[in-house]
Amino acid sequence: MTLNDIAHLAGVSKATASRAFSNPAMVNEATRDRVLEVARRNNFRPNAMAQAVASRKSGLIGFCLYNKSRPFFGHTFFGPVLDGVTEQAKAMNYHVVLAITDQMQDNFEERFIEDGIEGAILSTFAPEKMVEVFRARKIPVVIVNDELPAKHTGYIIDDNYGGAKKMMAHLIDERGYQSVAFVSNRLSHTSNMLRYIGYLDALDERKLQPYRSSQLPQYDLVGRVTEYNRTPLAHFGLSEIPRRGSPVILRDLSPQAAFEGVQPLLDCSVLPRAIFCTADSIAVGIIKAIHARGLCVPEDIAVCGYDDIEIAVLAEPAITTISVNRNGIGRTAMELLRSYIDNPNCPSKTICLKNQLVIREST
Amino acid sequence: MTLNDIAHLAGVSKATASRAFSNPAMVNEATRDRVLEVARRNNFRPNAMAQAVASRKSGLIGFCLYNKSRPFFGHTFFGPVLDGVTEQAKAMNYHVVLAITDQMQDNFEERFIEDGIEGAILSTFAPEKMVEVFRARKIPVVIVNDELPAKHTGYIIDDNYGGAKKMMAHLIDERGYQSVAFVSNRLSHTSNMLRYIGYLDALDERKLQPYRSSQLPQYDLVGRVTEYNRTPLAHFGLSEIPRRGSPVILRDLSPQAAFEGVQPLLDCSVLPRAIFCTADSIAVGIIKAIHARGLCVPEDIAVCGYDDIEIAVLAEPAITTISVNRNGIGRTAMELLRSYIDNPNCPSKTICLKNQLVIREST
DNA sequence: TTGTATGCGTTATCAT
DNA sequence: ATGATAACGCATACAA
Repeated sequence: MTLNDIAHLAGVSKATASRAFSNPAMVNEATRDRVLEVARRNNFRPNAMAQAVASRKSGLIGFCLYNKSRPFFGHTFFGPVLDGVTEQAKAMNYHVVLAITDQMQDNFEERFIEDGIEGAILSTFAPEKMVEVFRARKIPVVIVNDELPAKHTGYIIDDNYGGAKKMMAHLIDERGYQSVAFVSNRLSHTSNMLRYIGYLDALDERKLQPYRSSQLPQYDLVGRVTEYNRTPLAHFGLSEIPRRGSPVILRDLSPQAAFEGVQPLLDCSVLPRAIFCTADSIAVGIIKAIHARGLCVPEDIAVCGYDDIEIAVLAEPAITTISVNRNGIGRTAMELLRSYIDNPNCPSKTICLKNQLVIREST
Repeated sequence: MTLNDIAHLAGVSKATASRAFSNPAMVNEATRDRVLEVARRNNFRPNAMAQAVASRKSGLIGFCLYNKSRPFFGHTFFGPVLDGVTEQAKAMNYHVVLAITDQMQDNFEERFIEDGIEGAILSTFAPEKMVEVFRARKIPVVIVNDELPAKHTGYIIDDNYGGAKKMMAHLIDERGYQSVAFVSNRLSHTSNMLRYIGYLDALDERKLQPYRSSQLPQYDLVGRVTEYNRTPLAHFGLSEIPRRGSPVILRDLSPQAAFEGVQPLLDCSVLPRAIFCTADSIAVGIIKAIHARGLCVPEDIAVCGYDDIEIAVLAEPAITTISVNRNGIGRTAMELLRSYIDNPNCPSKTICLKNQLVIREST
């Protein structure tokens, strides 16, 4: 069953039949109804591939995920983002095709990725070079959770800086915790970097010092970070990641890494009154470590997380955190991508999504 | 840059240029290298859409998710399954396009879904009618986490029955708990149904009775279930869901629902020694409920979960559970789908994936 | 409003 | 092994 068959059966030309589907307004109502009825009876639906090649529009967008290992879309962040993208894409009559890679190479040179899709959403850690590959093919790109210097490109990012400040305001102003330590995985991640700056600025605004201990390695772990994205820093008039206080830098954001990594901090003679963690999973590990020493959360040490993933509300005590609108990030990414598809020469634009402080028991 | 341009630049015909890409063996090595080199220099890549329409192979498979609401791919089960599908698809040179729906209607009548894709993977709860829609278009279908009577269709399912029996063996034989209660959300879900049967069979094999209390509604909640899939039951010589003991049926599988739903059970004068939950999230809620009554897990009442999602290991106490190979389910689904794409007339086949008992602290 | 003719970028058939 | 040419199924500029 092709358009030709339908046209014959309806007694019209192929062109009219085509219009009945893709441009209904252009065809007489009676004729159109006849065509559509014939199509319905014959269970016909236009071949999307042929439409794509003829109209040079595939109706496809690509969601490209860079991650060293699983989980990919099973990730607590990317899964919900994908949901948002998919929902919004559906509303816009687009379909989402997936691509994942475990290596930082340009191995997206696959079918559909470089020529089929009308636009691409790249996740965190997408190498800048990759953006260029897409741009060279005039494929609009929106980047989630990061901000690069590339032109004509969209960026969707959580308001990490504002979220961190909101949390600090809660810790200091509402709870009265004056000494707040900072624990994170690599500060080279844009998100962590911005949360760290928010943490520092909130302290500065209150004339407080970041928690610091001479028993902790001071610049080592931060200093090891040599390669990172300077674009977001520029918004704060910075060209380097600040090095202040004694931030604890973990090898990854697993609860295990946090449990182990926080031990030196808990060994210090002067403990902080609160610990700001850049992830809920880190908070979980740290709470376990605190409990293991017979201390209480939040009575002895308060702990807060970030992201508001499922475990935050299930943990005991339930974790105070910043709720990141992951679904909204996905939806907005798709919306922005659409605007670049319709108007490829728009200047670069960064959309910063608001988040929400969720106060629970751990602070 | 089209194939034509490359052909001209390389001084060969369009046909030869085409073969250089899609059937390299058919063309002289020197010629081929010349074409490929020209293509490389010009940054050319064949247009996948045109290939698709000409070859009638899109290289696309669809992953269709039925769920009443979010999360869709952000779900703890479907996210990892999608990862498996995507990884395997990548290895087979296929791309995955997504579709979600929040209504149980045939609204997959969208572009690419009904004509573009070479095969479809349908998630749990796919109405049987839907399978017919795909089959009418000769699109092979594999169903994840369920088993229908449709022909020429693949089914991938966790060994729910075996997993439940394994867990019961641990509870009864290793731990000596003779009285085990059963808590689940709707038994009409194939997975829960099979876990319930495994629970009952394990007891029968040991001449034990399922936990029962006259203070609990006996058949109501189970009896309310009138519509469910009888195909999996047939493997056990059953035509109905058994009605034995006093299973507690929750409105959903959230920890909140479990916390509230388990109260009548905890109010009973004779408590069970252990509680078999068909989901980790249920176990979380039940553990909270038990703690709230000043009882200890597992000393007073042991609790086990199922699925082995992230919270299982983070909960306190860490939850004994059955680890379901979600990634493997995805990979296997894609593999099986591929076999149906290559050979559409294969008879229906069900692949039951092994799971693993993970003993932690809650039992 | 409708039809004609051509094009979209490939693959496939059949020669040579 | 290569080339000419016809599909593939649809969109669209132009003419009527």
